[in-house]
Amino acid sequence: MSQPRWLSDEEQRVWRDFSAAVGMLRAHLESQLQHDAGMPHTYYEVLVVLSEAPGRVLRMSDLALATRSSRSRLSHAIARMEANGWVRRESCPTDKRGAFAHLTAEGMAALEAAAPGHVDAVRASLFDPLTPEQVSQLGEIVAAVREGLSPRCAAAEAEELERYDVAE
Amino acid sequence: MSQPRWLSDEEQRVWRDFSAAVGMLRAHLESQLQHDAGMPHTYYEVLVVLSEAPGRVLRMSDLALATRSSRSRLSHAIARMEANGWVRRESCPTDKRGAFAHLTAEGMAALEAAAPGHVDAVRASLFDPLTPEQVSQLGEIVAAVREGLSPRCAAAEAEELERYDVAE
DNA sequence: CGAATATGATTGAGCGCTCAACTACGGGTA
DNA sequence: TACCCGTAGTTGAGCGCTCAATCATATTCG
Repeated sequence: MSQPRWLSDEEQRVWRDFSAAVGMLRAHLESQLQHDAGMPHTYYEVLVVLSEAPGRVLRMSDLALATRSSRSRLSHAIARMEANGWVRRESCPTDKRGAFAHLTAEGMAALEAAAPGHVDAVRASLFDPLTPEQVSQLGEIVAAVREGLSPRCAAAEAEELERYDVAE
Repeated sequence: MSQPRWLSDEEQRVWRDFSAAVGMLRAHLESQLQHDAGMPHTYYEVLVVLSEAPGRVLRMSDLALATRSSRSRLSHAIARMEANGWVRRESCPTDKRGAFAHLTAEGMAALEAAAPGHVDAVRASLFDPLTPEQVSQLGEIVAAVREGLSPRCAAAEAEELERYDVAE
C-alpha cells in the first residue's frame, strides 16, 4: 500500500478512453433528454422505475434503492417532479414516517413522450458502434464491475463506522 | 424513424447494468477524491492535463478541449482553482483575448497528493474485477464508442446551425 | 479603411447534487 | 410507562454544471 502502484500503459490508455467515452456518452444523453423532454436523466430513471412498479407506486426508500440514489437526492427530485405534476406524494397509513411516490398519468405521458428519443440516442451512441460480440463482452464487463463495486460500498461503510468507533 | 425501435432483451440488460456500473463507479471515485483530496474529479483532470503540458501552461481553449469541457465550465473551475492557489491565470501577449492557465507548485503538490489514492481507487474498482482479456476488450469497446460519438457531436452542431438558418 | 462577423473568455441565474442537520415516528429495553 | 436508539423522510447551504448573455479583441470583406 505504501508504494503507489501506477497503471500499466495499456490500463492508462483504456482508462482515459473509458473516461472520455463515458463522459461524452453521459453528456450526449443528458443533453438529448433535456432538450427533447425537459428532464435530466435521473428523473427519467425515476419515471421508468415507477412505471414498472405494481400500481405505479413505491415507497421513497425503495425508490431510492432502485435508482441507486440517496434519500436526500430523491426527496429533492420528487419535490420537483411533483411540481411538474409527474408524481404525487401519499403518506403511508401503517407507518406514519413513510411516504409513497405515485406516478401520475401526466408522469406516464411524459415518460412515454421521452422514451423513444432516449432509446434511439442510447442505441445510436452505445450499441450501433459495437459488434454483437462486443455487446455481450460489455455485458460481462459491467456485470463484473458492478459486482466488484457493491461489496466495496459495504466495506467502505463498515470502515467508516469503525473509524467512528475508534474516534469516540 | 417513426416506429420506435426498442432495445432487445440483451441490450436492455446490458444498458441497465452499464448505467448502474458507471453510475456507481463515478460516485465512488468522486467521493474518494472529494474526501481524500478535497477536489471533484473534473478538477483532478484539469490538474493532470496541465501537469503534462509543456511548461505546465495551456491556453484556456486548449485546456477546455483537452478536458472535453465547455469554456464556461472551465472558466468557473479555473476561478475556484485559482482561489485554491492551484492555478494562476496569465494574459496572452500576442492575442489579448486569450488567457493562459498556469499550474502552480501548490497545484502540482495537490495533484501528487491526490494521485496515488485515486489510481488505487480506479484500479480497485475497474481493473481488478476484470481479466486481462476483458481489459483489452473494454479498450476496443470504449474506443469504438468514442469514435462513434465524436462525429455525432459535429453532426448535432451542424443540425443545430441548420435549424437556426431555417428559422430566420 | 470601416462595418460586420467570428473568436476567446467571463459572468450570473437556475438547477441538480452532496452533506450535514433536523423532524418525526417506530421498536426495543429497563 | 419512559427512555433510547434506529429508521423514513425532509430541509437548507454550498458547490459544480449548463445555458444564454456579455465583453473585448481578431478577422474578414465590401
